[in-house]
Amino acid sequence: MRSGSVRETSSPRYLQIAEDLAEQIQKGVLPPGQKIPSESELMDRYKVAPGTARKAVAELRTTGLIETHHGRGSFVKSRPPVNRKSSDRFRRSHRKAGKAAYLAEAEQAGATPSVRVLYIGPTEAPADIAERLLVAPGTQVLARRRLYFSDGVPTEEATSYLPWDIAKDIPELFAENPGGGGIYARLEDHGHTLAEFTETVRARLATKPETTALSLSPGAPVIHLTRNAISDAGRVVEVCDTLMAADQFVLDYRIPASD
Amino acid sequence: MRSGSVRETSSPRYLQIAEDLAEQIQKGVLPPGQKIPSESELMDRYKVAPGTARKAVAELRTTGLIETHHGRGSFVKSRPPVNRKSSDRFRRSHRKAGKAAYLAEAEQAGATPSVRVLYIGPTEAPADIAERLLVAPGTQVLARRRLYFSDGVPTEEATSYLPWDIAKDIPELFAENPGGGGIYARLEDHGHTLAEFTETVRARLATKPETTALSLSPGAPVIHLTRNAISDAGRVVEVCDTLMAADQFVLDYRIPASD
DNA sequence: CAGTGGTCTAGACCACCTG
DNA sequence: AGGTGGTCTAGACCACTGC
Repeated sequence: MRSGSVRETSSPRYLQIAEDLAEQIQKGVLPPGQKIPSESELMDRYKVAPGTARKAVAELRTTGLIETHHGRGSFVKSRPPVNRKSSDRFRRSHRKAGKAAYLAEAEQAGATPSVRVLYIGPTEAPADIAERLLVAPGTQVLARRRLYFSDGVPTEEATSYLPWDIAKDIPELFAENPGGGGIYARLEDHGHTLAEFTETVRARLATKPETTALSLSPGAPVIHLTRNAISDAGRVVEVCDTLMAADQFVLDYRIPASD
Repeated sequence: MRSGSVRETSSPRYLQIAEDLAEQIQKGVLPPGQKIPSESELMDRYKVAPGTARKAVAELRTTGLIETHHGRGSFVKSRPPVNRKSSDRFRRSHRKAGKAAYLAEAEQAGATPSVRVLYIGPTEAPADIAERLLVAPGTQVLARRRLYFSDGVPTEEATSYLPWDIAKDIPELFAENPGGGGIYARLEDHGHTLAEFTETVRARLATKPETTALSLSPGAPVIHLTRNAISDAGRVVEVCDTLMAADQFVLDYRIPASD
């Protein structure tokens, strides 16, 4: 029937509705946790057919503004605190002060951080990690896999890989808590002075297992960060593979303009 | 009507259809670039209503297996070449050699790069940009908005913002092509020697307008990068806001471990 | 049980692309 | 002009949730 709608604006009706609701969320009219109008209510209010109301809600869902529960309704998502990962979190002065990077950063975001160690022990290096560590694929390395929480919700899964010949001499690396300054401080204690780090950043959608590990909604984006720690001898002494819920992190980098 | 369908499997019909097609793509029955059956053909083949066929296609699209072009059809995606953004693309020596960063990087990825200028001219600074430029929101600044293509497909939209008092004296900044070494070289020509850059990286799902601008499928992830260029006088002389298709970029950074 | 979202039907018209 | 996807209507029934 296409109705008698005047069609002043060229934008699709379902997007107009979505935008209208998004505005109410932005302005706080619909605060976090609040239930948004049901689909039938939207049909009445905007005088549209069921399918149109549904598409409006679906749009808000992919935008990440709401989450939907079958049989209950759709609810405004609460903004998670943003964790910043600044590039100077690896400054030696921080390590000497005994700071653990993730603790400081999470607290700065106003969240209560916690960690759970998932595994510490020998592993066969996956192909991409082996390549970075300059060892043959399948070589035994030390893996340290941790899950980080912010206010109790999992936000980040990180796995550190270290060459076995380096790790075997540093008993702290096998402990759940490697001590003040983290594993980088322990590496430096044992003569592996760090010269620089390289980080590789990718973003993509979470896989099925990743959505469960980080308790994400399907289709949620993640940031995949891989870091090499390089000693002054030029050796890659650690590779850290990190998966983050994209909506909870901002990465900051400083780049000198010098030649 | 719900028809006399037997409903042996509990999975929704539209997902069964999507999975069926996905399997054909995986097996190579539908090779990259191949047009998948039209929606009306799917209706006939699977005996479903239009809406159901549509949802099946939509599912494949969010999975990233196909891309859809209005009026033409849906096509199996081919894996795009990856563009790396390395942190030393801003080295002064590169500027002096007259290299444009995006050209060099795209070519390295084995792709043919191109640019389209969308707008160059005065703009009122958006709030977040104004904050970075240390000017009042709504202040007039120079905006340079470009769309970058890799092998003809849009991959990146970038907008540079420059304070008007700086830009007004540099006529090249108002030209589509600012000359060898880009706008950073022109800034240095005019006494604004660059000391460092800071980059902020976020990842999220594309909004509807962004999906059309970069011709992405809805639900596709994007990398949002904001860069401040800081002169040796300590002033932010440019802010560049970049939106990238996440599946086409890898960001590399070097971080010194020094104190 | 009533209310909610999830799936599906069977049409209609519009907007875009290609020949 | 004919085919394609994009939007929309107006219903139906199913599945999950909470009272």
